[in-house]
Amino acid sequence: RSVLKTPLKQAATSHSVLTEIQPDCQPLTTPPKPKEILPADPWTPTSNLKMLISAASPEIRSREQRRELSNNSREVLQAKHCLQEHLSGDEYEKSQPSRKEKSLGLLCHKFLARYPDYPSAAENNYICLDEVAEELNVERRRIYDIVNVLESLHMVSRLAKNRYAWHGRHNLSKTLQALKKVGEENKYTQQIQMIKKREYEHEFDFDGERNEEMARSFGSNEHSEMSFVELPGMEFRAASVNSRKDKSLRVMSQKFVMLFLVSTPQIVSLEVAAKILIGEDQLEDLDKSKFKTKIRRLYDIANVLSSLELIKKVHVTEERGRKPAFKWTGPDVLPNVQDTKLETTSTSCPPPISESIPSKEQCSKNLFPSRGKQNFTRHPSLIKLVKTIENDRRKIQSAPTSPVKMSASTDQNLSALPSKMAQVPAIAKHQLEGQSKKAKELKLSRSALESNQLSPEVVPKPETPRVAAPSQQPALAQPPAVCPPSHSSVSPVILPHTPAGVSYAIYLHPSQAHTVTTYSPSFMLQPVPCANVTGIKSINSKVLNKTTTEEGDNQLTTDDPTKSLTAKERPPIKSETSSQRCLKRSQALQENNLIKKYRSDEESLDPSLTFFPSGYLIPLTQCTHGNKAGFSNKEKAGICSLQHTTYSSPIASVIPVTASELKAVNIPAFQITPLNIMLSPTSIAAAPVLSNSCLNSSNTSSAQNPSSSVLNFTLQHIGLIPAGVQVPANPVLQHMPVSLQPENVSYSSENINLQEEKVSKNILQLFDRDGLSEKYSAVIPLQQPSVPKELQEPQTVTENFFRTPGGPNTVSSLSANSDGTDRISQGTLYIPQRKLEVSED
DNA sequence: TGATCCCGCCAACGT
DNA sequence: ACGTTGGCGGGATCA
Repeated sequence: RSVLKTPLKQAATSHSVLTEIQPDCQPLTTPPKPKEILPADPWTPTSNLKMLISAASPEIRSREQRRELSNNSREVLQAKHCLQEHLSGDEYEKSQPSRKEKSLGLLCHKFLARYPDYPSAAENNYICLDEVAEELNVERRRIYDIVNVLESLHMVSRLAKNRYAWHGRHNLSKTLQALKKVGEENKYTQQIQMIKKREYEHEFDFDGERNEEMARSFGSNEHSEMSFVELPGMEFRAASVNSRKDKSLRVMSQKFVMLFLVSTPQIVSLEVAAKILIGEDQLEDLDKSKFKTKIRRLYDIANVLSSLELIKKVHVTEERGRKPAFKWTGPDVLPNVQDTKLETTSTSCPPPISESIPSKEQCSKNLFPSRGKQNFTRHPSLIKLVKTIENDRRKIQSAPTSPVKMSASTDQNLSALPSKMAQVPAIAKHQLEGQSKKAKELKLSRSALESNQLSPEVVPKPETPRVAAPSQQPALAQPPAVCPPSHSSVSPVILPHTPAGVSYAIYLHPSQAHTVTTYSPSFMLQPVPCANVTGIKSINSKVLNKTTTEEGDNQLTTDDPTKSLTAKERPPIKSETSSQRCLKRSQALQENNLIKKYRSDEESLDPSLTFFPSGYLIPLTQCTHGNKAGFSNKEKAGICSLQHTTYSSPIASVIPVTASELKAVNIPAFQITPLNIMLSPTSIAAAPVLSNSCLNSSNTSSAQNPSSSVLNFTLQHIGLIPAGVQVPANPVLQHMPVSLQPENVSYSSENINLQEEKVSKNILQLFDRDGLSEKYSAVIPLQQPSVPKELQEPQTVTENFFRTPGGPNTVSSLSANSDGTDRISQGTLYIPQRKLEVSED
């Protein structure tokens, strides 16, 4: 898989050559910066100013204000800072915009300033990339960076080429819930711990030992499969969809967010994040260059997330020294809940009025979000299906394409909206099950392994609030079922003593709490007072930094000596050293290559590292409930649906499938909800866990409406579903005018069924996107009978259960429970144990 | 210096 | 064949 990425490029040589070749540019060195803007930039003279101004522009402000009211006001402040700096600064950069000015963070702020956090349904916010790029005066490439991250949060969705729809934060809470869930399922918590542990042990060197350990620790099997899965997936994907899209920034962004959501302190260091991400997707090769690249990407993502104020940069001081890290400052993720209300609340204020409606839109839009595909698809049959679906989807998407550019900068493009005709807004999801077994097994194994790590103590406590087990517990909870068994055995292995680690002495194993302690017993968390926004941070930082820093220091003081000592003392600082080495190596291109190869070999041997498939997770949508379940997991199919509430409908109907079919492909359930959210196929695949509890798949609802027949017909016609299959219809399908109420937001309940393995889910959107949203909302029927999810469980599910011993059910349920409580106190408790210092920049 | 991360080549994808 | 996306990593800046 490694190959997947630009294979060609890999050749270092090629790179260098290329660069050199470049015409104008100077040789290797980066193109002359100086020249750039000035000359090139039409706006140049004032470009900077313009930028700033734009940020400050009234229009923008007004928009911003909205947000600000709710949450932030920082942007402005930041902008001001920027200005000030400029002013104060000599000529400033205006002549040349300083790097900061060009920072992704700042750019992102500008970008965000253009759109309301909670767009109303009415105003459709279309985003035309070209336009935006032009207005912001940046290359399109940069816009992609922003959009990709936003997409990972479902704040935007791609409509067509060059066109995206802005959803703002409507879906954010759900997305976060889903991400959290997936993160839990993936056991990120444990992974984090492991990594930390390792670090202590031997830092960076990537010698075989470590790898081995990791592999083992992680559970070899799992990884292997994962990796396997991906590859194939990739392959097809490539054909069908773009492999890479799903792959990286988007996925990375989601994973990164997951790390925050599952971490107790909610502080994640780049290093750890990079390692986990690397490990996941691919094996981990410690290859330094790879690591470095990952870090670069993480900075990109972090800048955007910071602009969104979801995270903020801090420094964690450990024994080893300070490490750059980010602290989650976004809304707390609630458990899974279905409550719609929560959603809104969480972030900031609920938007005024109309908002409810929008949600729907978004939902629908979201549905498709991904192009991603499913990660895993393996079966040919599945693949085909997927492709077909994708194609359809594309067509659909593409159709609307006509990008209308709205010139106006801020404007909202309302005018632009094309009216559409309503269509049948039906969205169908398919969930296919691949073979989940593997995943499950893997997971199990994994879990076992992990469990080991966990301290025994911890284990027992199931879901107890994290509080009890501070740090990393969350994860623990989940696996209750799973954990117990294995951990004992493994643990020894994992445990601590590492040779390298010796110096470090103490550490515990990762298991939760201890873990914390472990490393650095001395961490202290400092709440950071100020929040900087990322992008700008630099700016602010100047001012603020000192302060903060000092504070940090002071606090640390106590610790400091220690840590400093420790760091220094340790002669053998592996981490650093190793890292350096790595760098050097990297420099030597050849070497790298060799290494990579080497690694790859190793990897191949042990594919295991990867836990999950990396899939882009889904959109959840507003719709609600879906959250948890669906998205997540690959394996699991979690279906969790959510239920929720209000409108949930029994939508989930099951498609009757013959057993054989199921086996072959799991298509457990077919759900159609207008609102549904869909999971991207990808998403599904991703989740490893098996939770089934949620699954509901199937079945159920049997009642079919007339509409159902239509639907079925349609689907079949389209080819989405096999002829024989029928999908129950929801009332929803029928267009019923409904008044939307805010709460309605969560309309449909969706049930999401995920099937294990990933399956691909396919969703169709029948209506046209552009127009839909509005209509959509109108259409949606309120009443849908709610069906308890639990009730519905398809046969398929059952099978799954079997497969997975670990018990999906438990997991999900647990997680849910845990979630609720978690966050609150954890931090507090936690603090003492670990000493972390967090300082802002 | 190390941390941060801009810049833009160029591959993969789409049309 | 060309346009859009976006992986990737050199090496400039910042701190």
